[in-house]
Formats: sequence, structure tokens, C-alpha cells
Amino acid sequence: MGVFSRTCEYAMRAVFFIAHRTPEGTRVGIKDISEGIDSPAHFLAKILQDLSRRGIIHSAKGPNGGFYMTEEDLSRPLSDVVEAIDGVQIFKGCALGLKQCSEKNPCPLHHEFKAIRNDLTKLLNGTSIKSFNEDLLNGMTSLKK
Amino acid sequence: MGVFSRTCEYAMRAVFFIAHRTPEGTRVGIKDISEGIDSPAHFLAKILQDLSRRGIIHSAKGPNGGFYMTEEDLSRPLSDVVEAIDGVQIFKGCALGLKQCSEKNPCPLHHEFKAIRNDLTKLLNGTSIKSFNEDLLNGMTSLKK
DNA sequence: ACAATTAAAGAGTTTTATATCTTTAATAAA
DNA sequence: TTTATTAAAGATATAAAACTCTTTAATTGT
Repeated sequence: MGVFSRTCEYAMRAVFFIAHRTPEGTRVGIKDISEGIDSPAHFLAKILQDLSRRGIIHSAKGPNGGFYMTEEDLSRPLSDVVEAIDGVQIFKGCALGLKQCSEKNPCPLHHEFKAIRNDLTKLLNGTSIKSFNEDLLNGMTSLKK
Repeated sequence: MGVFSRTCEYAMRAVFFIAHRTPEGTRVGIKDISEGIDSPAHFLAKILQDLSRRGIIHSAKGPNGGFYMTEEDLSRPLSDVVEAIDGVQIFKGCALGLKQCSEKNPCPLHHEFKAIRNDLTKLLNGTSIKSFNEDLLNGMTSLKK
């Protein structure tokens, strides 16, 4: 596995996909999303239910229903998605999994690893979903599987 | 979970522990190691068998047997341990898990994430186990659970 | 009111990671 | 050559992650 769990990868891709596909109040269904990001539909449904419950995305049932994101949703940092799915360990945890690891009692990787973790935090915490989406809309980046 | 799997965390801690405890041709047993790094003994045994098979550490059976590391082992980069256990995804994989992600077809995180991955690679690939061990021996860092 | 559409919820199954227990093989020392 | 000691190997067991299927609830349009 990479840095994030597969579930988290799906979640991020789905969020970008939804942002990209629902510019003005429109909605996009689970089938479209799961096909668009190449993920198992039912599994993704669970993930999006979770994100929806947490208010990270929104949904509506019934005809013309589906998932969408409000302006507020779009202005959140991507770290909210990661934290919702994978938790905070990735931003705070010791590389070696040591509970006692700290500035005062650093593990052999502590200082250098902290710098890397901080960069990751800065990237995910400091950039809104909207701004990632702008790169998508401008064709500068892609979600092609 | 953090950046590395739990198995990989145990592996790294064990490698540091072995390096620290076997300065001159001595060996250290699985019981000592598992207690020293706070990991399940039998599970760690499997992990060390794996590392041993791959030549990342060495072992000897029988009385006064145990695990140890040669000078060559000590001069390897820590990335060898990580790669043996968690694979290369963490050094090479797309943050979103996209197979097609590349310089030409970058995902929304691609460029910034690449920089972070490269820093991680530089840290783990560019530093020998021996040099991490020196910090341990000097008391500059610690493996305290 | 009814039928169609959609997400939510519930209840699984399968796969992978983590962990345990037992038996075997190798080595060393007596 | 026997006994003690140690890792290796094999066989499960348990827990968590990933995935699937079915039923329910909400909403819309007729």
C-alpha cells in the first residue's frame, strides 16, 4: 500500500470527481462516480455515506439526486478527507510507531521524519479542495485511471 | 495506521535494536528483541526470518545463537528494510492510487506529493542503518516504547 | 396516491494483516 | 553422542480492511 489506505484513495478521488462534475448545483450519482474513478460502487457508497455524515460532502435522495459539494465543502482542505478516513496518525504519528517518541525522547527518524510529515500536512492542510479542482477544470491535472 | 505498516515498524525497530545490541560479533535472541521493542515475539520471528532470508540481517541457530548484523548489513540504507516489508509503492506510488498518474498525466497531488516522496526516499535511502545506530549509541535518540 | 429513482442502512463475504502455537532443524557444549 | 538452546518452518487463529448484496427510506414527477 502507498501512503494512504485504498479507502482513502477512493475518497479523495471521489471528492475531486464530485467537485469537478457538479459546478452549479447539479448532482452526480454513485454509479457515475464509481465508474469515473474506477472503484467498486457499493464500497464507494459506504465511503461517501461516511463523508456525507461528517458534512464533508452532501447528498440528496430521489430522482435527480446524488452527491454534490457546497461552496463551503469546496473550501475545506483535503486533509479533512484524509483525516476522516485514515485518522490523524499520518500527520502526527512516529515513523516507528513508538508512543513515547517526542522532541525530548526522539526515535532515530524523529527529526527528519517530522519535517516530511510537516510538508505533507502543509500540502493537504494548506490547499483547499477547490484549488485542486481548479487545476482539474483547467486540464492541468487529471483523474484518469 | 501511520505511513508504514505495523509489520514494517516492528522490522525497523528490530533492526535498530539488533544493530545497537550486537556491536562486536555478539548475537541477540528473539525474546530479547521482542521485549526490547515491545512486539509479539512469534510475529517478530516471522518478520526477522523474512529479513534474514533476504540477507538484510543475519542469524545463527543453537546456543549463543541469535540475530546479528554484519558490517555490510549495517551499511545498507534503511529503505532496504522498508522495501522488503512494505514494497516500493511508498517511494513510487501515486497519492491517489492512480496507475496512469505520471509527469505527462499528473493527478491533482502529483507534483507536490512527488517532492514529499522524494524527501522520504532521500531520508531512507540516503542514510545507512549504521549512522542511525550511531545516534542511538550516542544516546542522541532512543527506541523506548 | 403511485411509480420511479436515488442514497442510506444493514448484513453479510472475502481478502489481507496481524498474531499465536507447535514442530522441526541446526548448532554448541558437555 | 546426548542435551540444551536457538532460529526456521508450518499450521492455524483473530482482527481489520476491502468488497458485495439486499432492503429501506427519502424524494420527485405523474
